Amino acid sequence: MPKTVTKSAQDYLKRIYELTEDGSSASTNDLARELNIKPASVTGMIQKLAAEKPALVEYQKHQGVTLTTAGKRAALEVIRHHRLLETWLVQTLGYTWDEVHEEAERLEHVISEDFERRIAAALGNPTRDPHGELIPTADLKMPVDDSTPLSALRPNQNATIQRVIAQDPDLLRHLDGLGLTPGIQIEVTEYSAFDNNLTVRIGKKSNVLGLNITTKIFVEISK
Amino acid sequence: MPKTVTKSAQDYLKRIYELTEDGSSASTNDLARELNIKPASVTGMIQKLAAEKPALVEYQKHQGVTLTTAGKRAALEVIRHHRLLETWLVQTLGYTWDEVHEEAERLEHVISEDFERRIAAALGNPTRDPHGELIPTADLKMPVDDSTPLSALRPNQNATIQRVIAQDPDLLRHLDGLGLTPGIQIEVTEYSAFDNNLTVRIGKKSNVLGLNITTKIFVEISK
DNA sequence: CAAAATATTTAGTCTAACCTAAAATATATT
DNA sequence: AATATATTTTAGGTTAGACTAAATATTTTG
Repeated sequence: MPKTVTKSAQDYLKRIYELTEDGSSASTNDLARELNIKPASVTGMIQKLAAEKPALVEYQKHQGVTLTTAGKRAALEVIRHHRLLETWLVQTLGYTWDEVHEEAERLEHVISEDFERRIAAALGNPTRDPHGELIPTADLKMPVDDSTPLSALRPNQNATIQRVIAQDPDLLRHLDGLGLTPGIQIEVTEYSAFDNNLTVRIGKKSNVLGLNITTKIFVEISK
Repeated sequence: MPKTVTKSAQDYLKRIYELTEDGSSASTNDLARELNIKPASVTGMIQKLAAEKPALVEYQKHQGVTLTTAGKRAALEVIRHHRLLETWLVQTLGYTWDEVHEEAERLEHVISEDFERRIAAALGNPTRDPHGELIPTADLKMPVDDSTPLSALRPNQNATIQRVIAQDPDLLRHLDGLGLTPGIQIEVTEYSAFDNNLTVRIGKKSNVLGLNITTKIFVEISK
């Protein structure tokens, strides 16, 4: 039976997961920034996580950390909670996608596995949250996402928005205002090589989007 | 603005509220028992709560504690959270009344006021939780409960069950099996002065109930 | 490639909340 | 009223997780 992982430890593991999704290791400083904690404190916690048995992270001084199998499981558990909660807050309590993050951030640490199963079932075992992020499966596997950044599209390509990587409520409301939400069909009509702006048609409206936005929106290209 | 009240402090305040509802003060030992904490630890926390500004409890050495106005507000806030959560877990996620307590016990400390408002509204601002306990109002007043213990009824009295005071899941399932749940109509048909047993008709069935049960069920007597 | 800049770790503090053991104070009994 | 018992408090210790300041690695750059 796995040790009790504290709320703080869960937060660390979740961030480490995110920072190492690309295969790299997570540095002390990066973690400190993401967690709003001083680097010295991060070192302390990392050492504790590495000393657990089974170890939750792999750690060599000055080399950054990666997750062990046990650590990854714990991280995916929290991420599954978070994304199911966001989905459920939006669908059953009328939250908007810019309002759910904080609430889910607190709830994710305290809900039971029973609660998790109940909301998953009530939602029909969704695979993506309101931002289009993939929800780890009940057996804690992260599905593979084969979506493409919108910034890679060129004129005459059609696509469906899969996910939007952003937490900032202002940005989220802005994107919602433009109709740039998961599930929406778009078409790229123009591309400017100088500033990498794309003109994107959403329904009957068109908008010029900069890299700031087009790198945060991931799409599935229509055949 | 009120100070941040920690989860532990919230638990203390909630218990103190319950132990002092009858107007008495709560003793260190009683609190320790209710909270599954050693008496010495309780003294420490009480002193801290009394030293807050504004003070959350009134405390004189060896005299037990009572809640201040600020402390009572904080307690009612937590109790409102708890009872709304129980109601909502039962109504929207299919929990039974014997399953909700623990889950609500953890969630009550982390939900936002926004979340509270949303579930209250979604439930139609209920006044009682699944056990029939009164839910403090949004402005943190505890409604008056004028119900009578079932043990006080005598043959030929009819009544409606208002609330059932119990957390033990086994007992709750037992009562549910007997049909003794809030809202149900009952009639007392027999009384035994020796053991204080009551025979109670629920629909077409009758059961003999001892004091252990009849003092935990509160009813409104039909005119 | 050495100096400067940056990143990381160590060492020592702090707070919250618990614990045990012992001392102090209340209450109850004779 | 004196003693016994029960309750409560004090004193000192532990763990988790944060902090600051100082020391040490590592990386970047002139």
